[in-house]
Amino acid sequence: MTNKDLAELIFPNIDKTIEDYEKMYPSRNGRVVTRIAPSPTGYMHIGGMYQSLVDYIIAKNNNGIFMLRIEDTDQKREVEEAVKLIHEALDTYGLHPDEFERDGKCTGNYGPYVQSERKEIYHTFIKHLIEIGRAYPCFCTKEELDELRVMQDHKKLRTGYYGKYAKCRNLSVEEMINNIKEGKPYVIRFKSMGDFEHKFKFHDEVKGDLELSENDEDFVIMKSGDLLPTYHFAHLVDDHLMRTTYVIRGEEWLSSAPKHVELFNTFGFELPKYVHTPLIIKKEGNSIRKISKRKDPEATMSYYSDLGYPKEAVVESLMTIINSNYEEWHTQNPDKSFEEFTYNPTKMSSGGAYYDLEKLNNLSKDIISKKKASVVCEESLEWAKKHSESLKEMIERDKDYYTSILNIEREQEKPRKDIVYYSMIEDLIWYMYDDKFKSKDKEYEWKNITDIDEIKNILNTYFNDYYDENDDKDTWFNKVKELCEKLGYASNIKDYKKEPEKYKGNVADISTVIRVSVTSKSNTPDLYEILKLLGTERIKERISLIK
RNA sequence: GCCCCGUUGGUGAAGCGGUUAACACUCAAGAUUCUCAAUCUUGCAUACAUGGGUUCAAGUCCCAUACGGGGUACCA
Repeated sequence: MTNKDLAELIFPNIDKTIEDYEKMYPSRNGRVVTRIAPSPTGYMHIGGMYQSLVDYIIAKNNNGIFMLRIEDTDQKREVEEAVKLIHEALDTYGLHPDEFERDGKCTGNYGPYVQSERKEIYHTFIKHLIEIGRAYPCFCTKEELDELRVMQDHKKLRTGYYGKYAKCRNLSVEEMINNIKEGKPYVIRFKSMGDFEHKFKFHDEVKGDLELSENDEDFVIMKSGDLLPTYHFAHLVDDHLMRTTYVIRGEEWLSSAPKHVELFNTFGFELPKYVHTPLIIKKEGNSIRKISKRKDPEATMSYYSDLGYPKEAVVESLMTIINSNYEEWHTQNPDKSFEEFTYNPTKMSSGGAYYDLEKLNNLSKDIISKKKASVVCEESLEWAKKHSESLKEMIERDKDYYTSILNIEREQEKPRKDIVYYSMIEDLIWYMYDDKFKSKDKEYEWKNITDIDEIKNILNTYFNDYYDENDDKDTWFNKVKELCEKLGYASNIKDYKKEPEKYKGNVADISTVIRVSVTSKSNTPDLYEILKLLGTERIKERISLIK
């Protein structure tokens, strides 16, 4: 009885060899290849998006290939729609993979790109490992393993299946074969030759040169039941065969890197470059923690589309935590796309990446303010079609009017920045719509002047004797000043501050009365523009509503 | 428990042996032909976790301690 017999017993139907696969998936001649490898467990997570962005940008920087591989080896956690959601998320943010599999069809020659479809490939590699005596079936039950862990814990030892604790590694081939024939359930473990006391140099693109202990654990490479490989083994086979050159993954993987190194070395495969990215963290009170899907709504990508953030804002905010010098680069190169930015892994923050919604909001405001009104119109309409019937109706009623409202204080060197995301537009401009202005349960936000007779006096005098919708802005404001003088208000704030007792108030008070009377709000964009858009007729109607 | 990684002002962060320790935000004061969450100007900080080393010189290198994070699965 030899290892070969054992391998044959476990994998009787595997007749391909590793060489067959090497030929099937030839070298890509030095071309840079990155890959995003999400597990289909639900909505796309912000960490996944961040990861994808790094993959994407490394590929773009090097004229390389960006792949999407679905890691569905944990079928217990799988969620039906998740694969579709992953594609959608990548699509909406413009991160189109060069190679992927969708609805059973592969784009690219290195597929399948779904792990559950690669079983035969994994089995070929495992079979080889068994043949050369570097993998073996383990019959330990869950209870036995728990016991082992408790014992190790108790003795303050390193927990795990290694060295003398890896008892199945010492079973004879005969015993293994008998156990299998008896139908005992088993997993396949890798037989490690590493020495934990021995350190080796490991280069991580983010953290630099590290010294890690060699792996000595006989970790599981194939699960019982579904016979799928664990992550560690799938990583070896897939990233080797797909000729991945950069493995970009979260920092939580750093501690298992020694396992991967031993695996690659055992097969004599070239190690890819590793980019262990910092985790996205969040502050909660005094504690810092990983951002979590369950606790933090902003951890899920749908949060951003629901509120209506422009997609560039989301990408920008992620880019700023990917490389701290991104913002500076972007202000210097405002017209360039993020794809042109040269990513530098050593510039990633070494602790956690702090994801800040306030930062996103600032970026978003800025980005929206720089868009043309017509673009904001179209994008907000697109959002409204999915999320807000009432905004959709407002826009479609009269697109030109809506666009003109958005255009107030926009086409100027420093445009007004008040829209953070599209869902807030309605709250910002509702008063420009007569039906909403009349029906809204609104409060007039009068400030210094609250006496209703005085208010009416100001408004009547102004709109009857001074206001002319054809005036240009300077003339318009000069007339407001004239009104002030006529009614005993200071037309100049400095004069007022010098001798406040001489006046009833000043030009700011008068402007506020006009503003509140037609919008009900004390704080709005440029008053001249608003009056002009409303037009004399509608203004008069609105004034008549004041009681 | 054990193994990794990290710790610079209120916040995010530059700096990688010699700097007045950048920059941005927050905050405060002021400014503006009207309001403002917009814009501009000025200002604010008992910031290099602690203790030891190495060095002419240390956020910057080394060692300990504390604190934080990650890992320690037939999860990825």
